[in-house]
Amino acid sequence: MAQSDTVDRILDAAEELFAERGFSETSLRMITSKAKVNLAAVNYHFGSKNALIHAVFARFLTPFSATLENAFDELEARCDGEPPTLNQTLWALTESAVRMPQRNEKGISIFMRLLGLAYTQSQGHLRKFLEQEYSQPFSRFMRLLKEATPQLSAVDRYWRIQFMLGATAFTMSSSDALRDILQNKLGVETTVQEIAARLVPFLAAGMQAEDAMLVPPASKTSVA
Amino acid sequence: MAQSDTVDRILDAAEELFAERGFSETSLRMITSKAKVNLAAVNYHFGSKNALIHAVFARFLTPFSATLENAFDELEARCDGEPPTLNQTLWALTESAVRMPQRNEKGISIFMRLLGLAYTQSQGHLRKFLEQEYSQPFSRFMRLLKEATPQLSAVDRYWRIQFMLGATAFTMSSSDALRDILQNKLGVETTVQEIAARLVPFLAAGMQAEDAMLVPPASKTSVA
DNA sequence: TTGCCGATCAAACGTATGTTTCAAACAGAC
DNA sequence: GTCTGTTTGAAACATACGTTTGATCGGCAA
Repeated sequence: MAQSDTVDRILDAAEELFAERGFSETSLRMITSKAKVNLAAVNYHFGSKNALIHAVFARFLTPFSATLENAFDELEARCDGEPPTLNQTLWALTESAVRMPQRNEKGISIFMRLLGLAYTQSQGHLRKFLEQEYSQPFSRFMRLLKEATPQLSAVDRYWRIQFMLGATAFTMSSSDALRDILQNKLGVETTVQEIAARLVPFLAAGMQAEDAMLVPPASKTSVA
Repeated sequence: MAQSDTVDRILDAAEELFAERGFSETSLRMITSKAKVNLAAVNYHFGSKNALIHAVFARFLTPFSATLENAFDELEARCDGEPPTLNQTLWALTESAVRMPQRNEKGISIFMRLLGLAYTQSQGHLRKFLEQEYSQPFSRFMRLLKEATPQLSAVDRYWRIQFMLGATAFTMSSSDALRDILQNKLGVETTVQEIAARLVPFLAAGMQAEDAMLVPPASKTSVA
C-alpha cells in the first residue's frame, strides 16, 4: 500500500470538501475523516493546511497547463503567423479543460469552482501561489486575447477578461445545481460540454461588444 | 444619543470587515474592537453572529429594494406598455445601486462585494435569508429580462442569465482586489461606477449574442 | 432620594481549530 | 531475525472562536 493511497485520498477528499464549503470553512478533521486517514497525516505529508491547498491546485493545474500549452502550440501552428481569433482562443481553452482526464464525473466542475473560490476568497497566499506557479500559460493566454482583440484598450480588455472569468467560474462551479434546476423547470438535460458551447459565444460577444461607457439610453441621468 | 450609536458602529465595522475578509474569516472580536464596543454587545443587540450578518444586509437591501421597485415602476411607465429593452432594464438596476445614499465613499463597492460573497461563500443561512426577504424585486427583474429577450429560447435565456449573474457577482465580489491589481499594473484608478459602465454593455452584448452552438470555427464571426 | 431597567463591561465558558508529540506499526535491506 | 527509516495512530497542545454570565453603570420616573 506504500504511502501512495494516503496522499491521494487526502487530496481527493480535500478537493471535494473545499469545493463544497470553501477553504476556511473546511477543517482538517473533516478532510481526514472523509479520507479515512489519521488527522496528523495532513501535517506529516503536506506540512500545513495552506500547503495542502496548494497541492490540491497543483495536482490539477500542472498537467492542465501542459495540455493547454500544447493546444496553444497547435492553434498557432494552424494559424500560420496570423493571430488566432477570439473564438479559436476560447475554444482552445475550453477544449483543453473538458478533455483533461477526470478523476470522476464531477472533475471539471469541481475544479472550476475551486478556481472561482481562489479568486474570491481573499486568501493572499493562494493568489500569490497561483500567479507564481502558473504565470507562463496565463500570460500566453492573455497575449492571445490581446492579439485577438486589438480594438480594445488595455483597461477595457482587463475588465472584460474579469467578466469572462466570472461568468465561467460561477457557472461551472454551480453547474450541477443549475443543471438540476433546468431539468426540473424545463425538463431539459444538459452536459458540461453543452454549457461550454453556450458560454463561449456569450463570452465572445461580450468581449467584442461595441464600446462601453454608454449612458442609459433615453434617460435623463447625469454624472455629478 | 438614546441607545447610543453602538448598534450602528457595530454595523459599520462589520460591513467593512466582512467585505474585506469574508464572513467566517471575520471574528466578532475584530468587529467589536474596530467598532470600539464591548465584545458582548454583538450578542446583546443582535443575538448571534449570523443575525448580525443578516442585519448588515438588511440595512442596505431594504431601502435598495424599495428604490429598485420605484426605478422599475418609472421605467415601465416611461415605456408605456411596451416592454423595456434589455439595456434599459440593466441600467435601471445599476443606476439604482449607484444612487443609493452612501454612508461613505466606499459604500457601494463594499456592498457589491458583500453581495458577491453572499452568492459565492455557500453560507446556507444567508442565501435563504436573502431569497425569502427579497424575492419580489428579484422575480420582477427576471420578468423584465424575459420580456426584453423574446428571441431567446427559455433554455438559452436561462443559461445566459446565469452567465450574467456570474460575471457580475464574481467581479463585484473581488472588485477591490481587481482594482488594486489594475492600479499596480497599469496605474489606473477605477470607480465602481466605471466598472458597472463597462459591465452592462458586456452583459447586454453577451445576452443578445447570435445563436450559440457553433463549433470551433476557422472563421471569425461578427454580430450584426 | 429610591427603585428600576436597559446598556455596558470584564471575565469566563465550552467547543473547535491547526499543529505537535511520541510511541507503535510497517516495509525493505542486510 | 534484526536493524533502519518511513508512515500511521491516539492523544495532547495552545489558541481562537461564538456565546453566556453576573456585576456595574447611568439615566429617569415616582
